[in-house]
Amino acid sequence: MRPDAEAVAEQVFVALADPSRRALLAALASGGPATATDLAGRLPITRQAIAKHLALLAEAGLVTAEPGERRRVRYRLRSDPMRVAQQFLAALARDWDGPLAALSQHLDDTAPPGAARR
Amino acid sequence: MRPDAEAVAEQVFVALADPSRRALLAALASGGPATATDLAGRLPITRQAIAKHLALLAEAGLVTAEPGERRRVRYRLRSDPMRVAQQFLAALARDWDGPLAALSQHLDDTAPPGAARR
DNA sequence: CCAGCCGGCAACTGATGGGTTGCAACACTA
DNA sequence: TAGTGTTGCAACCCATCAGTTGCCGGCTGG
Repeated sequence: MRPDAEAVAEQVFVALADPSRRALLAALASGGPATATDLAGRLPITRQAIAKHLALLAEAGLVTAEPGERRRVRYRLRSDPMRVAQQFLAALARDWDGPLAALSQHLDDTAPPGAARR
Repeated sequence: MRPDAEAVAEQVFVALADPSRRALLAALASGGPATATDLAGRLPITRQAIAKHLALLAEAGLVTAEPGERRRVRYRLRSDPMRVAQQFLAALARDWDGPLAALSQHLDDTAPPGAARR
């Protein structure tokens, strides 16, 4: 249930905008589910920084935290929000240079200077 | 020529992560090419703030600044980077829950607790 | 020629975020 | 029981960024 696909897309964009976070996701993708300490061994940042990123990613729904055996918490990738973001991107791009582009250029050509509101 | 699609995608993500920037793009999409002052009339922020956002968007290739007749600079949408970002997203998501997911779960299942090195 | 509008720097402030260190709590094991 | 390893929380720098105000230069029009 996503009443606001834009919100989901925004979180995905925010998440993917950071190189560390992308590296984190890449590590999870290539190495499978892992814990924060585990990931800290592969990335040049501390475990706490990773935990923060994981929290943000979990908030965005890109990863899920599943409690493991001992006390280790394992993080697994979730691709569902990615699809939402993809659709958002596609819809956006479609609007831009779709029929609107021609219309815009037409308006641009015919609109008198004073016609622009305000 | 994009030797690094990830860099383009990152800029797109950064650009789309900001609500003001999305509103800016939406205004451009619905109203056609416009100038910074024009856009300042439709958004609740000052012209200078808009100019900064436009500069960032231009840097990302999402808009192009074309000098108009008087001294007005018109900004037009460009959807090319969006496609790159889309492909980036698609490739990422494909890796996640592709064959790798099964492999990861397999490894996860068979690895004995003590087998974890260190 | 002067007034007005428009656009582009420049400087400043406030907030946000990435990253670090430190510490406390808990589980397992020798 | 002592020790080790792992997690979570909190406090704290530092950089960046969004947004503002102010000023100056250049067209345009009367």
